[in-house]
Amino acid sequence: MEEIMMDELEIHWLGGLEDELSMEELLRGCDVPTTARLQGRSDPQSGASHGKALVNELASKVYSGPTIGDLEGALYLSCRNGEIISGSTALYVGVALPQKGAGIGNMENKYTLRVKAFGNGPADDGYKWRKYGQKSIKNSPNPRSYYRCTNPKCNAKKQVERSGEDPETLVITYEGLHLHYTYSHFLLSQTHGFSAAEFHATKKPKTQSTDLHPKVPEALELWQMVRGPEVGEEQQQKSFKAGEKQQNGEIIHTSAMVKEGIQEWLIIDAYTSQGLLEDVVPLMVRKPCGSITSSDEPSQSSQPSYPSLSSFVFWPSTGSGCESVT
DNA sequence: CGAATTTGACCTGCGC
DNA sequence: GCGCAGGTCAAATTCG
Repeated sequence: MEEIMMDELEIHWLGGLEDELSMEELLRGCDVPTTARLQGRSDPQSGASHGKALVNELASKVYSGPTIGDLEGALYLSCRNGEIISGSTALYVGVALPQKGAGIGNMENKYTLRVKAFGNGPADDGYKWRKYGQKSIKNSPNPRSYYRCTNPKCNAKKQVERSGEDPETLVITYEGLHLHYTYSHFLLSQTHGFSAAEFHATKKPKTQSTDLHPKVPEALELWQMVRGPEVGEEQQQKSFKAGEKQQNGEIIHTSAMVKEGIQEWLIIDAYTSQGLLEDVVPLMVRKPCGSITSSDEPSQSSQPSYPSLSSFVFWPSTGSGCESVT
């Protein structure tokens, strides 16, 4: 699928933000400490240039690897092996992008998902949405619902309607980008008994190792949270270094990563914690065996089902499908 | 009582 | 310019 052009991406993001909101301002709306968002940067800049630098950094890091095609392929790989469906309410069906244009900047940050909903509706996608309208659509038996991200500085929207061909299939059109954390990320910290701020305060000083990807320390921490202290840091670093070598210095290369399993997943999560990859493929899609929601309507924004440790789900390279690490 | 949802009205873009 | 269809607004209503 398309490769994402970094310059186009940055321009589009900045251009799409009303009042020229900086990334920092958007992120601030999530009550997450700045240090939680900025990783691997030892010499923070200030002012507007800092915000732009941050956009540059995030865009270059996040979109240097995963494309929707990568993820789609990986998800199909995971789903088709037949292990992930049990207990799930939503099955990823497909991602459709506008045909026109190659880069994200040409497609107005808009894409459509088709999600198979089993009775209770789709899983929560990790964001909190507020419904602001519903409209009957011509030649469609089902109304279309309009949702907006509840973050006041986020202009992400989505439209949800049931497929006329298959009422069990929800057609979800996402528009715009979330430039903030998902709620599942917050719970990740909270469920470990401390706030996000405390979580990051407990971090060891980052060593700017030259032979590790800047995200590796964070991924290692996530790994340690998942696996506990029995996994030695030295062993972990060996694993990550090996992965890095495999990727020829470019760790983020999603189709391979998902197949490789937990190490790569952790790196994905390190990026998705920035709330950016999720704009391309929401949590529900990245985590097709996700939480069960109970409403017949697609949004449960008033009572979002934030699965505890929902981010800690990964797709093993072989065999047993999704696994929740709690 | 505050927040979220519902729903009719209004706005906007597009084709004729 | 007109009508249609999709998208958004906002007051009323519902919910927790």
